[in-house]
Amino acid sequence: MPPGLTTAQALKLWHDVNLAMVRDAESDLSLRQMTILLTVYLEAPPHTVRDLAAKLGVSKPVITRALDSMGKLELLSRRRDDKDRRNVLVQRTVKGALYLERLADTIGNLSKT
Amino acid sequence: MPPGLTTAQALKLWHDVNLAMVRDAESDLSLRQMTILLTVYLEAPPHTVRDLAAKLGVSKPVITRALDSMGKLELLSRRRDDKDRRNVLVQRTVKGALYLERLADTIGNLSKT
DNA sequence: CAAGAATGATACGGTCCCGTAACAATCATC
DNA sequence: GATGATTGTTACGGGACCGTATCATTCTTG
Repeated sequence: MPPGLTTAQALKLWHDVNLAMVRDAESDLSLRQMTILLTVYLEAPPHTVRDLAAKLGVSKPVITRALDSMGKLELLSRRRDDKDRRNVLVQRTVKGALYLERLADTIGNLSKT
Repeated sequence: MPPGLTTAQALKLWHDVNLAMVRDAESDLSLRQMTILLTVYLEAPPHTVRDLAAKLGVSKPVITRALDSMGKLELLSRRRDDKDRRNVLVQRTVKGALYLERLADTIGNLSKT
């Protein structure tokens, strides 16, 4: 529960982290993709396409396509739900966890300056 | 100079702000565009295409195109440099300042939770 | 003033994401 | 078991961004 950042601190932090991501040229995730990834890793499972679409306020094809592209990158994986085979369960991966760990380090370090 | 955020705090903050931007469906700036905008508003002028390209580690056409699209949105404006008419000076606008002010509020508020 | 360097813009072909509308598979209900 | 609802996926046309190469304009240097 940190104290709220001041306006100047908030913008500087946002700038610094964004700049680090641009220069890395490896975090080529779109805003929506990044949000999906973080939601899956931070909130409790299960995560279905429908739930994610509702949470983000976007259409289902947006989620499907994001899962396609992030699945290729192995940042997330899909599995059919055996209880209800209409559902798809979105699951975490080792690569995804490492990716977010690295992101957290970047944010954490830059928030100190 | 706030204390560095913990890993969990950093990711939660990043998630919350990203989620707010996705749901707003108005912050449709790419990562590079956002970084350019913040650089122009946070760092001291003058800002030329060449300087911005070097700072972000991208090619000049990337900057030119970003200035085109953000110029249409009136988040930034361009002016020729009278001292050296090869240069283009990137300048702030009222709309851009309001946009970032709103962004800072979002970040600041979410960093409190 | 002529030749070269520097700056920003443009052209081209390609890739990715978008929104909408249809679709196949699975479940629920009667 | 047939009908309708639900879930996720695919199809299609369109728009935005990318990287590279090339260009016009302006300055610098001999």
